[in-house]
Amino acid sequence: MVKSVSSRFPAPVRADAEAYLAGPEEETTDPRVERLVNELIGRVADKWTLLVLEELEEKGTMRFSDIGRAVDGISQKMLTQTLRQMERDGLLTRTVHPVVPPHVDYALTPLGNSLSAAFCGVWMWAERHREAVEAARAAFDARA
Amino acid sequence: MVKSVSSRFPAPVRADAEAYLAGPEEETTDPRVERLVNELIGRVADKWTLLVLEELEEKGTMRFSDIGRAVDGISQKMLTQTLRQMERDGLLTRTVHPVVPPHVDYALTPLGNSLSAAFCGVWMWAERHREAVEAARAAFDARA
DNA sequence: CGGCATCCGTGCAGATACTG
DNA sequence: CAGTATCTGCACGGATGCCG
Repeated sequence: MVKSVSSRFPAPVRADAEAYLAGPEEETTDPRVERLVNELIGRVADKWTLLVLEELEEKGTMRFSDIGRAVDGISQKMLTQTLRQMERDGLLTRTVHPVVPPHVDYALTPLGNSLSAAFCGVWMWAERHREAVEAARAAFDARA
Repeated sequence: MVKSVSSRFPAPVRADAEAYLAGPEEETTDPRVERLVNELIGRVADKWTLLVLEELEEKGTMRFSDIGRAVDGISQKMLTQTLRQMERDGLLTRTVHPVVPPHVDYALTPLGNSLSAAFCGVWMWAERHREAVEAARAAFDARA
């Protein structure tokens, strides 16, 4: 997701440069853990992932095309990709019923449910402050 | 951010097709509001936005290049872009001190702080379940 | 110092077609 | 139905150079 081998900002005073060699369990400041957490957030805060997550949370179990119809604007390709990633991350289970025509069910795991719960605050924020953000945008655009 | 004019999934049974004409304040199901909220989440759940948000939350006020140094891997271009968007959305204030060399301070607004708080649950989730996700990935990859 | 303008590569995502 | 495979483009993001 991130290259970060590139010419980023100079870091002349990297005080915690080798701090991770000393403290083995300083969770919040260990740069390696921080990077992993950042990466995980970036992965999981993906737009389609969020929408699929919410849809499954409220509907329980859904078929492939049900999700595709419920999530506005997603393509089959992105849906497949998103579902695979989420399955890989342990967020949902994929159950194939060997019948014709094929029938595949998706459902959240407890881990997926917990993530959904964690995002609850963000959804509430978005709903509560939607108008404030729109107003801020209008004001900003008016100045420019 | 989303085209969505494209050939998405067919929606043969769109029961709530004109529901938004009837109920004026059915917040949770109004498709227009839902779209706006989704768009807002997509905007705000951006990777760089999240990282800048966290950095400003913990440091208070920061200068342009301070943020650039604190956020690992971000380029000047992306930083400028992210900061502009956040300013436009009312998440932070940009204060230019007219001295030479230029001095520009960035700080979160109350709205920005509230967003940061809303994401708190997600950060905690990521820290708490990081290992579970890694284990799930390993298991998934082993099967394939 | 804190940008903005420009060029440019590539990776993501859409469209389309095909299959078990 | 639930995918895979392939082609394509274009937008995102990196690198560089210049300016107030």
